[in-house]
Amino acid sequence: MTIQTKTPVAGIAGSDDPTLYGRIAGDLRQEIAEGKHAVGGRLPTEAALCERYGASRYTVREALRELIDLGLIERRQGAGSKVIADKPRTSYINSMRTLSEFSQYAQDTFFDIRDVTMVRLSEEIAPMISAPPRSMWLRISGIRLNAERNDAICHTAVHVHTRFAPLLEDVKGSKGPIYAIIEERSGEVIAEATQEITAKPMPAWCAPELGVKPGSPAMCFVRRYLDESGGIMLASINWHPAERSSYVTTIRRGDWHP
Amino acid sequence: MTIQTKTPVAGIAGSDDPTLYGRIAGDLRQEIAEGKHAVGGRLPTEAALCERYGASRYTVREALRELIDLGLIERRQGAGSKVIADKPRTSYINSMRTLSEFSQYAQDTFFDIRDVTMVRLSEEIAPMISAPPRSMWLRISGIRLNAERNDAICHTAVHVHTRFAPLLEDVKGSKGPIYAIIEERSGEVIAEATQEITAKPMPAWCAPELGVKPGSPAMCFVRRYLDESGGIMLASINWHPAERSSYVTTIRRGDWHP
DNA sequence: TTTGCATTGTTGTCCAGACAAATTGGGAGA
DNA sequence: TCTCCCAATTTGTCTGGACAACAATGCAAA
Repeated sequence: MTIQTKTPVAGIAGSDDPTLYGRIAGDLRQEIAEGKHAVGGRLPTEAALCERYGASRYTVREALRELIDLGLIERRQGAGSKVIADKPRTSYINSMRTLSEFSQYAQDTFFDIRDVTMVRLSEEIAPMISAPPRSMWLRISGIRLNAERNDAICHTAVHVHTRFAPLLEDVKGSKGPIYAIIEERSGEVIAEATQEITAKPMPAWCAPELGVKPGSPAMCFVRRYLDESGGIMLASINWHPAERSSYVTTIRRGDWHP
Repeated sequence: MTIQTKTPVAGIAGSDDPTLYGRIAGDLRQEIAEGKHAVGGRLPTEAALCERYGASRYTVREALRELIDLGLIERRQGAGSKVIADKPRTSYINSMRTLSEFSQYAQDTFFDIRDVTMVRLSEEIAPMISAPPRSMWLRISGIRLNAERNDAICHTAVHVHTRFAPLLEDVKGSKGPIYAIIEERSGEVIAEATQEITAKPMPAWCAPELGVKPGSPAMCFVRRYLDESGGIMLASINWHPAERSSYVTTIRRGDWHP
């Protein structure tokens, strides 16, 4: 006869949990970690677990809820509990409340618009915003200034899909980021945004406006705002003198729930 | 007599929710958004809500659970429900399952360690990693190569807190990112990481190793890995030739799971 | 064979009640 | 006045039951 030594999986509250649903959840986590319930397979039904532990449905459901929050199982009415992972997700997240926290400069800055025109994309910038060359876009370009309006932060060229052009007739006098105006007036929602950062020498055509020498170190931020189907709603190209800017992101370990 | 037009707050499922707890949660979200329950204040007790809606405690608690998940309230046994925010926690999230997705180059690359020494931080790099000048750190420096080991990606200098130095005696022969080794061997967990990106001319002392000219455009990535109490566990300084690298981040509208 | 339907199993929603545990506030005693 | 303790309030845990909604399965009919 062999004595089975239970080696509890690290981080799983075992039989010391004061609550019954905590212990049930711990047991199930252990069983999933051990492979007793394979990923893709099914967990016992609520009724079966009720009988096994002599617990009420409430208690069992509370335990299963914990496994859902850990990302271990998925439940569908009528179907059952499917095991979708054998270890809890430890996700590192960088969450932001608003889109403007993505582009760090949106708050407390002023966009001095100097030009609004329909343009045909050159071979050079079309790939930057992932649009077909020679397609037409509304370009809104200018200089972003600090709140006191005495210092230039960057040169910005926003390219907006032509279907939004009628909404932006008065863009020069408006406040706030352009994507917000489009979201508000069109009712369309930005589903995804990407940002690409590259270091390049400052181009000659915008160096004077920023008061730096052409060829000096610079960072180019390209932000693309996409709709639900992945189409580009607008994209902005931003040139920052290097000595005035750095880009910081923070992520935190999330043991949480979404 | 004025007709009060109820303008539902965007994104809140209103009276069309088929479930009772969903409608209760919607009402409460609306009231919080409107400021009827101020941040820092208290929500009505479960008993009060039960009476107001003629619902059972189960139903009311289910509604309150939704507000907890949204990060709007906080509950403590015996105390009550405190309002801690007036809008849901995150609209846009950039989530990653692992830390290595943060530094995009960790996968499929090889870290060719060329030097491991205890160093005293200079006045120049101490502020880069937010450490006191002249403090002692273990510096592990070298070149990160692509998977085929025929092309240099960047120059990396990892500064590790001295308390981990004994764990890294054999670091030269080990695989995987250094923070992972430290997490595994020390048991300490990285709670937060920050990354700072700046554009600067390539320094002369690492230009030759990367095969580029000193002063050419470059990006400097500084990553800091912090423990629970905010102390720096390790920090890395990475110099990338600009023409070989760009940094991309994507965020999604996140109403739910990552 | 394929389509449609009914049956059965499973989870979702909801109720009423009970006791436990934590917090809070006020009153009695030092 | 200050401290300690008790009692009321409030949320946490748990039971038992009921019906609804959805999914899967097998059977019957086309």
